[in-house]
Amino acid sequence: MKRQSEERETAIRKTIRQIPRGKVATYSQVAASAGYPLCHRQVVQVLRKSGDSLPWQRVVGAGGRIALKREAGHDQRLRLEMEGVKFRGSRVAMEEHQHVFRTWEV
DNA sequence: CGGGTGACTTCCC
DNA sequence: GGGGAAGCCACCC
Repeated sequence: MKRQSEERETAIRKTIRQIPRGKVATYSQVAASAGYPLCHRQVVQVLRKSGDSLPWQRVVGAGGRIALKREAGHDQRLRLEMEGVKFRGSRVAMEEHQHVFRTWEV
């Protein structure tokens, strides 16, 4: 069914847009928050397809790792720093910048 | 159905 | 901390 893929894609996009400036979320986190904990890989596909229509720089790998390749990764880092995100070594300081999706409470 | 792809994860050295 | 291997899952031919 194509419908379901589209729904997921939509949910994923929406979730990514919910990440505020200066915050980040991991692929797994985005997938889970979108309602599909097993689809972190689709998150990647959505990001690749969507291009600049999403704040793609706010999605990082587990532990704050930048998953993009060399140049692109550097670019992502610059964009994040520009938003006020701090880094610890080559990773995002997750303790401060990991976005908390609170769809289940409050 | 099967094989290729990927901005993943986790484990291990 | 960096690098490699294996595992997993969904998407797309």
